[in-house]
Amino acid sequence: MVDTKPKAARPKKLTSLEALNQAAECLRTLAHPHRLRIVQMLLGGRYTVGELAEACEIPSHMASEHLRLMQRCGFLDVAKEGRCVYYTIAEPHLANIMACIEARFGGPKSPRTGVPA
Amino acid sequence: MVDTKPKAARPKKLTSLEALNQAAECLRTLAHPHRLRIVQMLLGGRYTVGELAEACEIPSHMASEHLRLMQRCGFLDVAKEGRCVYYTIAEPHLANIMACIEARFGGPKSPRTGVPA
DNA sequence: TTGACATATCGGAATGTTCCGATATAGTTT
DNA sequence: AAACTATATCGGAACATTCCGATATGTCAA
Repeated sequence: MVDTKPKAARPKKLTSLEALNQAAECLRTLAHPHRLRIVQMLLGGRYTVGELAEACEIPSHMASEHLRLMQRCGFLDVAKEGRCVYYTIAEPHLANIMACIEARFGGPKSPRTGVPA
Repeated sequence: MVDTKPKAARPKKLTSLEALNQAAECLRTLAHPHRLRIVQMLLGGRYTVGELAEACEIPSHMASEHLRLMQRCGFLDVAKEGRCVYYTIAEPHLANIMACIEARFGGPKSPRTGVPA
């Protein structure tokens, strides 16, 4: 009566494929160096499109596009003030994910060069 | 003498664009529902290509391709045994990132429907 | 050797992403 | 009003990704 195939000693609850699909979409949205930089900056405060564009060294209309993508994903909030538009973090889990990323890729040079063969 | 533009009260150290580039590449590799499922399973033990393919409901040659991608990224290790090939997690940070993802997308239905307006 | 199985690789079609220049909208100043 | 600034949108070229069928490789059993 025991399992014929005890392959998974811990049958850890798997996330539904549907949820993984959403997760993959969010990860794809995050998976761009300029967007990562933007998120990293916004985790430290609010910034305008122009400020983010300058920090990423890209034209502001490109920053605007990245920001729109992340907003549609629910990552960011928008607040218009005068002729400027301020973006802020809307999804609190971004702080956790960003912390994971910084733990792995934090330094100016990769902290784990020389992977054990 | 104070800053003329106190926009960033905490000038949190930003990750270099180079490192963000690597991070983005890794995130892109992770950003696929079947690959997320594979990582999730492998975090619970080792599995063969065929087992992973069956769990993802994809042909095994596709699973093989996903696995190769993740191996090239340094995520996975390989061990051949007889005519089977077992894959295992090689990058310990995957557990953290996966935990973040499960915290946000864990349930069978999205746990945060009804976002506050 | 032959046959069956597990895994890997190749070529190509369909689709998605990134980037750019040009242009549009909206607010501010003169 | 016109001129200027900050953002946003559109159309399209270049590039990357995903998926599939076909085929190749490697291993075991008879």
